[in-house]
Amino acid sequence: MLPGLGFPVNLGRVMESSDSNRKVLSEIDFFSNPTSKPSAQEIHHHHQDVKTLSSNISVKKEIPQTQPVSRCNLDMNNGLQLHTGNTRSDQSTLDDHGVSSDADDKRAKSNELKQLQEEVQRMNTENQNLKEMLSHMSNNYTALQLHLAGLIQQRQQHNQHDHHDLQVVGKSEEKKQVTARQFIELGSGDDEVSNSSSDERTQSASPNNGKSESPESESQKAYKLQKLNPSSSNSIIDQSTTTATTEATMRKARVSVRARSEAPMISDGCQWRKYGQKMAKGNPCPRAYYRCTMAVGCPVRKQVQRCAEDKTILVTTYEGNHNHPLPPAAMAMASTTSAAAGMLLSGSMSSPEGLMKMNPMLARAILNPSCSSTMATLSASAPFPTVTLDLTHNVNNDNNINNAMLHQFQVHRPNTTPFHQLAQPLYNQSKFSGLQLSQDRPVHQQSSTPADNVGDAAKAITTDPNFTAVLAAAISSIIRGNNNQNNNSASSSNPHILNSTSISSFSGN
DNA sequence: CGTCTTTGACCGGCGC
DNA sequence: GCGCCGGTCAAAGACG
Repeated sequence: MLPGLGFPVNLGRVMESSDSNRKVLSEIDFFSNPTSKPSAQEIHHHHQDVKTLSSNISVKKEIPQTQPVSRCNLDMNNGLQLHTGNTRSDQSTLDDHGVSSDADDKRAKSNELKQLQEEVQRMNTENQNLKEMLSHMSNNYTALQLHLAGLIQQRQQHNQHDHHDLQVVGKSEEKKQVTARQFIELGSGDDEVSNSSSDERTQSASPNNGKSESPESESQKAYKLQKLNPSSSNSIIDQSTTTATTEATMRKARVSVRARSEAPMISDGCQWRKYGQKMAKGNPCPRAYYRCTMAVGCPVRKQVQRCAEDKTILVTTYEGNHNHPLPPAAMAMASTTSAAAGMLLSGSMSSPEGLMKMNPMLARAILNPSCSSTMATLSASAPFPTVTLDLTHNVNNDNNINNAMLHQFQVHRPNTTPFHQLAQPLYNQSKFSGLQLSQDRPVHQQSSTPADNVGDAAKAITTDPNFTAVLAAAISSIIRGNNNQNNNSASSSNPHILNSTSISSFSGN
């Protein structure tokens, strides 16, 4: 049973060992401590066990040169101590009988040596496998814990609003239908963090996913079917009920990037097709609508519009999850939003202890008042959760990464959106991306074009460990805002700002 | 000829 | 119910 997850984890490869020597491996219990997940230290000890074992193995001959040289083999060569029973037995045979043919002796020892070598090799391989497995499981552990936290919060929220839901059954039914449609539209996102849930959703909502002539038209048909005959889609609705609100928000969650650019559109590593343009109220500049064309039916959209106040600023807003592999250039923002989402979910734990359990490093960053109090801006102005990256500040002032491109990291949160609902959509939309990386130049040494700045910013964001601190600070601010919402909702002169601090010291590499 | 852009029409949500 | 607004659709045109 994986601690904190509530379900068993198959460790078959470890436990299946039947060999006596491999018993050492099977005795290693990564999860003996129910309150902690397997640590690198434990696997290191495991490795040490194998090394110790190998050093205790007796050998009198050199390992043949043709033998693949592994670390374990080298260790074995260095440990020339006669400890094993078999060898001792051979020795006594020599003593007893005095004369024994050299050939037999050599053959016996050669066989023994081979066996031992194989054994050590096998254990070394198994050790490697275990390490890989541990790494994999650690990743899964983190992802699942994040997912679980979201579900728990969601459940709590659901319980709290049960009575309210009963009063608005009619309306919620409509929303469920919309949610089911959203499931279909979202398609089969390759969400590495929440594979299980997204797969489940995909399967339940769209069993023929990918086989239609056009996924989008298929989703529209499904939606129309639901409208005509709501009962026909009950199964879909029932299965999606627990995540209904979350999914609805997920569709709306966005990441917005502000950058100075003369070009009509920033290069972000994806292919886009314009499908509309509108004049938006309050802005003389038209808003252009694009959809991702890197894969058929990819639901990702983006809006591009110049800022009304400063027309040199291009505001690009992304929405949705890519349903296809992303090019490396586009992975940058995926990582960024994934980090943000993960920490937002961590924030959903809302207590320092919970946060520390979820991710100690980020928790420390979040709980560190020296950074959290100066980096986050929290706004409730957006109608849906929006993470805004403001890359418009002058890059020439100094070499500091934060001054170069990430002067502000804002998290907009609608008043009415429960925190876990904010977290989940961002978490799920972490796949979409993104900004193109400029891989070949140091971020902090150039005076680049605004469009380049965006790519560089993405790179800096994803490579700079301090970015986690910035995100953590923002989330920390949200948490506090969430906790104190009743107290300070009117504290700002700006009616939209709940709890505003500014990012002033994001120390880059 | 295929792909992409343009642009008016259409639709749904929301506030009054 | 009506109008406004944001978002999307799809026919027509442009382009390579």
